[in-house]
Amino acid sequence: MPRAATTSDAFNAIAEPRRREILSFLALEERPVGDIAAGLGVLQPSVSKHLRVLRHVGLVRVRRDGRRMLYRTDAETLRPLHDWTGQFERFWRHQLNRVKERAERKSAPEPSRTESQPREEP
Amino acid sequence: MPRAATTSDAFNAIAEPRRREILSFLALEERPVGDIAAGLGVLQPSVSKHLRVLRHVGLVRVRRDGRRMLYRTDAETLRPLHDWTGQFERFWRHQLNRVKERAERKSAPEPSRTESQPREEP
DNA sequence: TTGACATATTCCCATATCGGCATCTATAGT
DNA sequence: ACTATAGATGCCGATATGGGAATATGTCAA
Repeated sequence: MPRAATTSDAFNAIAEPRRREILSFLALEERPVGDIAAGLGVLQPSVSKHLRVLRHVGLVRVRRDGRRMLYRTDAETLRPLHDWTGQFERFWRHQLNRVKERAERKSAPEPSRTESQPREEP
Repeated sequence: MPRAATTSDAFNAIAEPRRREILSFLALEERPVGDIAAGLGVLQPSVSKHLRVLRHVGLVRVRRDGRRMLYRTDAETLRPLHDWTGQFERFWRHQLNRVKERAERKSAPEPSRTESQPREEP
């Protein structure tokens, strides 16, 4: 089974950096595709494809204006992501303290090296 | 160019639902791999692979205890994601109001259908 | 109708992915 | 040394991806 589709949910959709840029670009006001391409320095077809994904998961809304398509970010869809990461807020608060303590103990004698850390890709 | 690697950053790492479950499971206390597999109903090799990804991007920390490996979530790494989505908080607040207004206008006369919505995969 | 402009779609391709299964490594206990 | 247990890694295969270039669709204007 391959990776879940980018269009499967907002988590997968925003995994792509370019799509995050687009969302920020469209947060303040609606803009036509051409402006996005020019503003971010991306080819137009690429922008259209990213917008297709974002639209599919509800992260942007479209409106037609003559021959232009005006896109804008639908921030509401980002709420669940914010909430999910927010679950861990109390934990990173605690961990910050631990890091502090660890740093303060830096001037201590010999740390007891009874437990080793596994190496990361040698 | 294919999709960015799951190990490229936290955004890509948490795109996988199973990995999100693992992070929640390891948020409160450190646990050995076997407990994770049993607790989430996933085969052990699959868990090990997910943990490898999570470790790579710094979302979990490991510690050896005899022949077991004790993993726990490093919530600090989720902070950037929370902050990024948080940028849009003021926008979804505004949009909630618009949705309200739109719902209230439901009982209005004929909406001027000068602009049509593009259809989503017919 | 014809032409110009804005956006969407299609085709091609190298690649990372996830699950399942088998196997390898490492530590513990006897 | 041998066995059991915990975990990591390797191999396989089907598939969606993103960029680039070309092309298609759609709308306005004269």
